Amino acid sequence: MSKHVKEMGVLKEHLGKHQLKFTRQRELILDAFLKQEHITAEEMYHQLARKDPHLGLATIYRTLNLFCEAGLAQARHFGTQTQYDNISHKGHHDHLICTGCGKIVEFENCDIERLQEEVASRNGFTIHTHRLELYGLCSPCRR
Amino acid sequence: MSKHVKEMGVLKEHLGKHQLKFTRQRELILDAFLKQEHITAEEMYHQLARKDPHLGLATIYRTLNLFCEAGLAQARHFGTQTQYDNISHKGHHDHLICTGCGKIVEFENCDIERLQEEVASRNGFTIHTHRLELYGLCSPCRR
DNA sequence: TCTTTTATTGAGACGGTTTATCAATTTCAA
DNA sequence: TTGAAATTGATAAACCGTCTCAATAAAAGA
Ligand SMILES: [Mn+2]
Ligand SMILES: [Mn+2]
Ligand SMILES: [Zn+2]
Ligand SMILES: [Zn+2]
Repeated sequence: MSKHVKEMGVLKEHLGKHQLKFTRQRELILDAFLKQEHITAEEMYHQLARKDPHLGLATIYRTLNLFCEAGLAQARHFGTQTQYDNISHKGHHDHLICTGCGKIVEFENCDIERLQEEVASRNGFTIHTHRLELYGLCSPCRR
Repeated sequence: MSKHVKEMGVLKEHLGKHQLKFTRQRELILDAFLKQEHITAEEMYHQLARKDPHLGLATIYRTLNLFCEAGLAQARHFGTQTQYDNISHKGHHDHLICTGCGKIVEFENCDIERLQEEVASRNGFTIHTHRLELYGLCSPCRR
């Protein structure tokens, strides 16, 4: 009956490897997190206040950061607040962001990634991560 | 005898167009800024403390933001603090950042830029700005 | 030049976001 | 079931950058 069995497994494996514990809060937060594409800690805090009014904001932050370490989430800095990006069932991707309505479109482009590697190696670098964000207007916002 | 005549002209033109005034502080900060490739407000604050111990941090922030509006600088968010990028004598560019030693290498790649446009138009977007940062290790840091 | 208007400055208060602290509680392996 | 160790929630603190406001400086006008 429980949802997100696979991701819950990923989390438990990470917990096991690092002597961390599986708690009611971590389960609750993961369930809520996986229903979203991108979410901030505050948004999650308000959203979960109904299910558990005692859940603290610090716990949300700690847990979302834990998900990042476990490879389920990735922190992004589109605006003023950190957005936690659900990457559990998709690989790496980049973003198109509409400065009009705030819409975020995810994309992947191997050609760009390949050219990035080229630039890096030409400069003697080995890339670990990168960030590519395209800001502009979506077609509804353009008129 | 004064340096940075051309950039000082760009600043004065911007000031004129916006009913702003040319001050001793703005001249001092521009001179210092143009000697750098990337600098934070705090760094500039400490650096200028010798020349003018009364110069306030708020003035530095205000002035660097003014340079951005005048097209002399561009704000970047590599790490925790905002880096002001000197773009007075170069056009748009992106960055390679070494997570080992903090070295920053600037680059331009038209092929990547073209592919970005392609991705955008395929999604109905018109791009205004973008941010591309490659994080990794430079060759000295790799061993 | 002298006067008047208007923008700027510096000091510090303030605001928003995230992390640190710590006593009480919960987890989990033995 | 016990006890060591991790976690939690409340809140303080850190951090970075902006705002406020009275004093000052710049530039436009007479
Ligand atoms: Mn995403
Ligand atoms: Mn640069
Ligand atoms: Zn839009
Ligand atoms: Zn390096």
